[in-house]
Amino acid sequence: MLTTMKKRKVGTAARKAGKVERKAPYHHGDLREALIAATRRLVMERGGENFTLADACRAAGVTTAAPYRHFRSKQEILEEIASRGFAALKERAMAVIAEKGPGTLEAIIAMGQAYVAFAVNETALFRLMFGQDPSLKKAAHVAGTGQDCFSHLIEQITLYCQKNRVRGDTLEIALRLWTFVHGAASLQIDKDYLAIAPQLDVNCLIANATPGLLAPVQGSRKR
Amino acid sequence: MLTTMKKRKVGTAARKAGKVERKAPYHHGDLREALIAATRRLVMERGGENFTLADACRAAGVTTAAPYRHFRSKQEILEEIASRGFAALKERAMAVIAEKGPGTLEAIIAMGQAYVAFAVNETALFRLMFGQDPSLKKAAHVAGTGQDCFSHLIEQITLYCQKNRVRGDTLEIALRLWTFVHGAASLQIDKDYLAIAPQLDVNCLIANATPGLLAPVQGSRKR
DNA sequence: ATTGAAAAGTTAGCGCCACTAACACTTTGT
DNA sequence: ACAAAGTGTTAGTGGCGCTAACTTTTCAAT
Repeated sequence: MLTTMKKRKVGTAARKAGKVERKAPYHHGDLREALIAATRRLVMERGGENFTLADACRAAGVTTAAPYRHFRSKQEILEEIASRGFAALKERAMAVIAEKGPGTLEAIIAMGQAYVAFAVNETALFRLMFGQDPSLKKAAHVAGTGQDCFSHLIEQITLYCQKNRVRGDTLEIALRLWTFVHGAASLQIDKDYLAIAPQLDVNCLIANATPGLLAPVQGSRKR
Repeated sequence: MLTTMKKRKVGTAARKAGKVERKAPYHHGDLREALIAATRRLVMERGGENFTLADACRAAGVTTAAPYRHFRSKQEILEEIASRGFAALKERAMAVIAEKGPGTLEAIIAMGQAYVAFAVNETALFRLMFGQDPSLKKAAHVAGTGQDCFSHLIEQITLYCQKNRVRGDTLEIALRLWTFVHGAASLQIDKDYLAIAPQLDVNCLIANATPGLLAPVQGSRKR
């Protein structure tokens, strides 16, 4: 869709259409967003490793020098996408919670399943968010959205613990659950390659394990 | 150590020393191993993303064309390292099991902690093994060692379940535990960037959560 | 020992990529 | 209307992965 449009001389037209927020588009319309969209698509298709900025430029119909008016480096585009990924993950998790009713066991389980579903459906994005490159996460922007995302997840679990009077350190229990869910997501997207118990359904795994994870902490010694 | 030695004219000497297995070294001594060692070191230092084959060549004291006598591509070197990583992970886990006594709860907990310790101590390697690039894991060699590693982990947990008469699907319980431990490892190496509950000790987290994860499966519906 | 084949290095070069500098066109604010 | 700022282009640099062709070293058979 975005890639089909050839150089628009618009700018003003787009502005009057009322869809403009950041400053104003000049030549291209909004090259910044177009590049992000193209990058996102390419990362989905070919993985974050094999993505080249030059390809995104071709998809957006500009030369390879153009992106540097909007991003400092190739990495900065990936950071933006990872950051939006965390935001999207948070939104989905929160939507599930709202649907099932905050503070219920169903909501907690469904949130975990949504987390895994996110990893499965948007694997390349999930890998970008939790993948190799630490410098990507070090970026203040990404770290901020990531922390925001996780603090909301943790918050929902602690809410459940309080409402249902689960004994023990609620933060530890919340972290336990999230740890388990994150592990399930990580292994799920690798199970094809590593041939991990393909006959077992992740959603059942999560649903069955969650009660045990909500058990009170015995020792609970911190650090 | 390996990098300090300049072109050895040896070959025959090395063979007589009785340390030769694969065919025989010719010019360099054993460029294949030297490149693997250099790559491993560079990946540890700079991460798998930023590693360049050219750097490994410089470290080994050969030109950038030399590696292609031993590897088909840059990727193939990384595959070898990932594969050895899985083997090392398995060995460490098995060593811990043997030390604590197979089939005991202590051994299971210690194995999980060793798993996380591996991820923390050899983060770049762990990231390479479970990182972004799926094509790396697709390689038969890597997938094989990976599967072997995990089947041993799972086996130890099922052994515990049988010895201690844990009710329920032992495979599911084993998978639960491994899922949790893998999640803990993954989050642990990202906690610095994402500021995840830094006050909580992972070893305690694992030790506290393990009993709850060994609870019997209720529904246990597969797929 | 000689010698031919195979192994394992070299040089030179291709195409691609990330990124930069200098320049040109467009839009905006005054 | 005009200067300034924004946003694109062309041209070029250096590095990388990889290949082809050549040279040197080692091995193995006579």
